[in-house]
Amino acid sequence: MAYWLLRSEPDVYGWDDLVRDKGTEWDGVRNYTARNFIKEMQPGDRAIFYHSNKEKAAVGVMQIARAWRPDGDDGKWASVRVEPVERLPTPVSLATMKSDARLEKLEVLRQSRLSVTPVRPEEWEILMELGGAGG
DNA sequence: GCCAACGTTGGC
DNA sequence: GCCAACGTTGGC
Repeated sequence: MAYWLLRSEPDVYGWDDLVRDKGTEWDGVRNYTARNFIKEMQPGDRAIFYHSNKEKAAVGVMQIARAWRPDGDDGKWASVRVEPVERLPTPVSLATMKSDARLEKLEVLRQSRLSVTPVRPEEWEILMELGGAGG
């Protein structure tokens, strides 16, 4: 199983929206690097939901519910379905991530503009620990 | 409000 | 194919 981090502006689509909808199609990604990660996702993979802008914190855990499918008419883009698993009891702020030496190599910190980034298993464990999540 | 990062575009 | 200019995005 692989781990990911997906970023969204909470004003546009946030964790509460995802819970209300019981899942959503994560579409509209128009960056090739991010697209390539989406195509690697498999059902059962886990992903952190990260709120950008004002909040700047990881707020929940999702699962990938279905492998990618084409997004748009030109065949260039891809989307996956994601579903909520659990809200993080303690949101993990960007500042917390940056200040934790164990997360030094976390991809979203290195490539801050990428909206879809992979998370290493050991980094996932740390993020779950910081967030007070069950697993 | 500004700046850094970086992807895209267009002229050559 | 190169690269400068420009636009977008997110964080500070």
